Amino acid sequence: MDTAKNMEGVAIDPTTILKNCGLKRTLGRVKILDILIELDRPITGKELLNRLGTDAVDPASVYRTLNVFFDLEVVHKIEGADNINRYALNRGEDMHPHFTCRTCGKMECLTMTTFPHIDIDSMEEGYLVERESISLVGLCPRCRL
Amino acid sequence: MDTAKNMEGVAIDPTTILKNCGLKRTLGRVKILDILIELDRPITGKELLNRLGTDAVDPASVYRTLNVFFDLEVVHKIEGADNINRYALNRGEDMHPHFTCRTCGKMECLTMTTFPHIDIDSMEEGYLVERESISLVGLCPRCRL
DNA sequence: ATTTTTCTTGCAATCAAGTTGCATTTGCAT
DNA sequence: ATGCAAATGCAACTTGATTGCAAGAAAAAT
Ligand SMILES: [Mn+2]
Ligand SMILES: [Mn+2]
Ligand SMILES: [Zn+2]
Ligand SMILES: [Zn+2]
Repeated sequence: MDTAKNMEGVAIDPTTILKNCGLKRTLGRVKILDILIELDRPITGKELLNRLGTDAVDPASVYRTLNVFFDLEVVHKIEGADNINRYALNRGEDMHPHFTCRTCGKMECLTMTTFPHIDIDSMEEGYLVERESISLVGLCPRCRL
Repeated sequence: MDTAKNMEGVAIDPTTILKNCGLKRTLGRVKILDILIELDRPITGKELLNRLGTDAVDPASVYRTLNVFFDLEVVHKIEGADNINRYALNRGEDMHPHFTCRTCGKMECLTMTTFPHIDIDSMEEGYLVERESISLVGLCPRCRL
């Protein structure tokens, strides 16, 4: 039995992931998952397309695939401060802030940073908060020089 | 002398604002400021255009104006969870989270909610954090019914 | 008050991220 | 092997936003 807290041992290979959520194992999906599994930070559709290279999967299919993955919680979708969506494999981590470098555009997961409590008591009654996110923007070490 | 903490008494009329930042007083800018001054929540370029009505200012001019205002810190720009920028008059408030209703798309400033401290010590050395934002998404009382 | 200079606008074209309709192809269960 | 549901490629389209450029309006200079 694997809980969200104990997924280290879970085999995360494309075939298993696709089987587990009842999706057909297509070449495009496998290639996309290969990239996302390899990577430890959220990337844009554009970067994903670049990494897929010239033997490309069609952009429409890539975006469609990412949406399917997101709906099935295979990936996280993070809205960037630059209004571009980024996607990362859902490894069952706790909620965490994200940092984006305004120069190179790379986003990083701050998985080690405790997600602070947000006091919503002061909001008017009647609101339903379904999702919250914290986004930091600045310069990464490389771009800071 | 007016500090950011003590702006209540500051006259916030379009003419003064424009003069203070050395911008020409044009009809479009005045109309835009009228709307932003009246309103207490961030709105999209689209909503701003709608409010300007048929005697419209050109969309290009509206977006250009918003960018100019943002650069001069006349307005805040908030990136929404829906990847659409929203703008609100800069009244010198403290930093605060924003709530967006996923149904009606209205964004609200949670000015009464204390902005939690984000522990960035656990980030690798060498990062420069210039900006941070907190975004809540859910349903507003009206859309919750 | 007129001229001159500088800034701003409108318009149309353009861009980028992402979506959609539809014919064709592919994975997979039988 | 066969058949059907699901997925893809392609092209067209949507939306938020930006840009080049000629024409127009403000402010400054005379
Ligand atoms: Mn993350
Ligand atoms: Mn605000
Ligand atoms: Zn960088
Ligand atoms: Zn609502």
